[in-house]
Amino acid sequence: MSGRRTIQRSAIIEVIYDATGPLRLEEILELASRKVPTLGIATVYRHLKRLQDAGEVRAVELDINDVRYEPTGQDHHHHFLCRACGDAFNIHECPKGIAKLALPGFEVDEHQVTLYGRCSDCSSSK
Amino acid sequence: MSGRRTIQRSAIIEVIYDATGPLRLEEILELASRKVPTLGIATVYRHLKRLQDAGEVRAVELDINDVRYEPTGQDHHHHFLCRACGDAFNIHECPKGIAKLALPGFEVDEHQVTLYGRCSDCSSSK
DNA sequence: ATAGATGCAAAGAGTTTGCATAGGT
DNA sequence: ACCTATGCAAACTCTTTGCATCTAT
Repeated sequence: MSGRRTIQRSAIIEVIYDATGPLRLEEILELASRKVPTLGIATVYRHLKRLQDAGEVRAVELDINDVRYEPTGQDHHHHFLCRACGDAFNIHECPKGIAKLALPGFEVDEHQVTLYGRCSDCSSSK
Repeated sequence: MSGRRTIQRSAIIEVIYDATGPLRLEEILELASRKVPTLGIATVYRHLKRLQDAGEVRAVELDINDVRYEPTGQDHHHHFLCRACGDAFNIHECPKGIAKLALPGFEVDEHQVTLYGRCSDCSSSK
């Protein structure tokens, strides 16, 4: 999982790790471009793929056509997607006993919970 | 908002309504093609879009690059995705008080729960 | 000095659209 | 008869890949 320490790679990784929730590819490109203006989109695609293959980053899809990337290594968490501003937030609580919802005979080894609505900023400024 | 009653339209609608869980576009094309062999993929795309715009069908994405379509009008439910065979199943139970997981100030008006694992067929035939 | 990383542009894959024709009303 | 729906192929969009160059080691 080495790879060379290029400024592009560092910029992309920093952006993903500094985020408070999962980011879209365009957001990663936009934010990392501030640090490395020549950054090309193919490089972002390539690093996201490498980071996923290395198990350091995971893709989550909170809505249709809305793939976002977040570091693995975070505590178990879920997501809130604001339908007004489009931002995604991490939720650190988890409903208990959720695996018991499965039908008999079904083995559950993972689950995902996503809440949709308006974030605090958007709900206060209607 | 009706539209003409063509055999293509009927076939597509039947396939979606007869399914026990949300279907992928290719599955809809494949199943509806048995009834209408000349069916073109563009027609499936067009009907899915129309049905969604009319609020009769909804798209759900249970995993990355895995858009599936299901009728609205079903009771509130969630999904189980089998990682072995790729089939999606509806879950009719729902964890209570899930909206309370949101941070203070966040308004929740919808939620989605997805379980991942092995369905009963796949877990018994390991 | 060498081999991996980058950026560009071309190639793929998936989805949408334009258009002539078929078919529902 | 009219006018929408269909199927094909072209156009788009998003993602991946090839290649010459650059750069970290």
